[in-house]
Parts: sequence; structure tokens; C-alpha cells
Amino acid sequence: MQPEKDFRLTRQRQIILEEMRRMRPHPNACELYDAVKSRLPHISLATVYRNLEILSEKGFVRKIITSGRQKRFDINAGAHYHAHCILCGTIVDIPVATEVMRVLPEKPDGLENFRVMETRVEFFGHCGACRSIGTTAEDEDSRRGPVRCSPAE
Amino acid sequence: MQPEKDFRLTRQRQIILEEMRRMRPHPNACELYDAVKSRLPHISLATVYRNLEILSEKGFVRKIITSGRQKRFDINAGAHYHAHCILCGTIVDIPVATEVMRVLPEKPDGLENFRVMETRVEFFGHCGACRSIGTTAEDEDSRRGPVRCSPAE
DNA sequence: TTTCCTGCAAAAGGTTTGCATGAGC
DNA sequence: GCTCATGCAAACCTTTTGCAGGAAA
Repeated sequence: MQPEKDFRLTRQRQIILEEMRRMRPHPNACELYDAVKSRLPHISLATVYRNLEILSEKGFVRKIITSGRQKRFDINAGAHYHAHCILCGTIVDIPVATEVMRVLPEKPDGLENFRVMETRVEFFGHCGACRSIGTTAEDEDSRRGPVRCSPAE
Repeated sequence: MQPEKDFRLTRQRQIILEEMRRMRPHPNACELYDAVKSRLPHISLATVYRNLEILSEKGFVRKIITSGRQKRFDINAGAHYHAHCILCGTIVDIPVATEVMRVLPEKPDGLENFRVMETRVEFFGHCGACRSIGTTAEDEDSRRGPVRCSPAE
């Protein structure tokens, strides 16, 4: 590991964190970029990416694991799991059930030397909205596929 | 969902599945491409990608969720979880502890209408090799960062 | 005043797609 | 024979990087 640089709380970083708290959860870099841009019109996407990386090293945010092409990020608000709708892409937070917490092994079977730093539980399935609408759902606001940055004007 | 086309077991698909069983687990598309190419020298990377997508729809393989940039794939061999080493990128399979299985909720708290189709547990931490070597490990064979396809000759 | 950060633009790199040809069934 | 799958090459899109100027501390 590197000799650890010091961390400056720039205006860009403050606003990135503020917007992450304000907007709907689990934005990807572009959604966040659009939100931040409304307050800092000259910020660049590269800055957003760089800062998400750094903020996640520092523990302010975390990267959500996904099988898709875009990364999504989470403001760190204590332990919780995720439920992914495989039809519309929505991700929902789940509070950690204490019983699960107690049972999940500290040392996974057969990996004596592995030091667990984080355990994640991810549910995959069909969310309520998709189930009620069927498979051709179009409830725009609740579903999300890949998201692009809005075009420069 | 589409009207469901019929699925042909082409030589390419057979060999992709055979190689996935043979090689070390969780290859990404390039590693798999290289393995398959030794038996089908003219196969294209696009075919590998297309087939991984289709084979995962059909349930023969599954996509591993990751926070990295590359997708990794798993031949479907019953329920198991993964331990990810955040230092070297190695992914190891963990057998499912029955106690965990029993406790993980069928319906996650607060999501009454969600139908769970799959539950994944992912451990993140430091693997034995990295812990014993320290943070500047170089045990080539056991660690993997991003992997590139071998250059065309 | 030193170091870290930003914006811009360009590159990188993984994945997807269009199209003409070829292989399953 | 009718589809579906393949190979090739080019496009796509997200993420990363180099660099010169600017802001924290």
C-alpha cells in the first residue's frame, strides 16, 4: 500500500457526498455527475470517477457489486444487503436481520486463512412492481437499465 | 420476454462448456476465449461473449457479480458462495453452510412483494496467500487482476 | 509554498452489434 | 430450407490517465 496521501475536503467532494445523500440510492457515476453538475456546472466526469474511487477507499461510500457494465455506488449507511430486481434493475436496501448476522461464518468453511472484512448478501428476483405489471412493465420511474450521462449542451 | 428461439448445440457451445468445466473456476471472457481457441482456432471473441450471455439465460452458466470492470462466469455446479480476495482478485468457492441456508429469509424483511429467485453470499477480505506474503505479494499463479486476451499472432 | 486536486481531452479496454456467410435440425 | 449461429470488423460506452493550471492547508 501507498504511503497514504492526505485527504482534502474540496468543494467537489462535499457536494458529491451531499448529493449522494439527497438523491435516490445507488446512483451510477453518470447519474451522480448529472446531479452534481446542477450545482457545479464545470465539474468533470473524471473528477466524479476519481472521487468515487477515493471516497470508497476512505470508507465514505462503497461500490455495489453487480453483474452489469456500470458501477453503482452507495453512501455508507451501516450494514445492509441488497435486493436486485432482475427485470427492471432496481436495487433496494434490506436491513440486516440479526439472526442472519449471527449465523454467517466469520471464517468461511474450508478457508481457514481467509480474513473476512466484509460479508454481503444479495437477493435476486422479481420486485413487486414487475410482478404486478407482468413482464412488459413500463413504470418508468421505478426501473432502471443502463443510464447515460445527459449530453453536453 | 421474447418468443424464445430454439437453442442449437453448436460445436462452439459444446467446447465452451467443456472448457469451463476443465479450466480453473470463474474465468472471464478472455481467459475462456484463449482456452477455447486452442481447440477452435478460428472462434471469435464475439462468439464467446454471445454464447456466455445465452448460456447464462439458459442456466448453464452464471455471471458472477463483481465490483470490477470485467465480467466473470461460473459453470453452474450447485449452490455455493464466493470469497473474493481484495488484494489479489482471486475468487474461491465456498460450500453453502446449511445453517446459513436455513436462516436466510425467503422474503427479505420489508419487501413483501419481492420474489426471491436466488440468494448470494459474498465474502470479501484477504486470502491466505496475501496474508502470508504481505501486501507486495507476487505469487503469480494464484492472483489475478484484470486479464487481457492474448494478442493475435 | 508544497502538495493534492481539478478540468479537459484523449486513450484504454471490455463488451456489443451489423452484416454476410455457414452450420444445425 | 428455414432459422439460428458464427466470424470479422467496427462501434459503443464506461472508466482511466496525462498534463497543465488551480485550490487546500
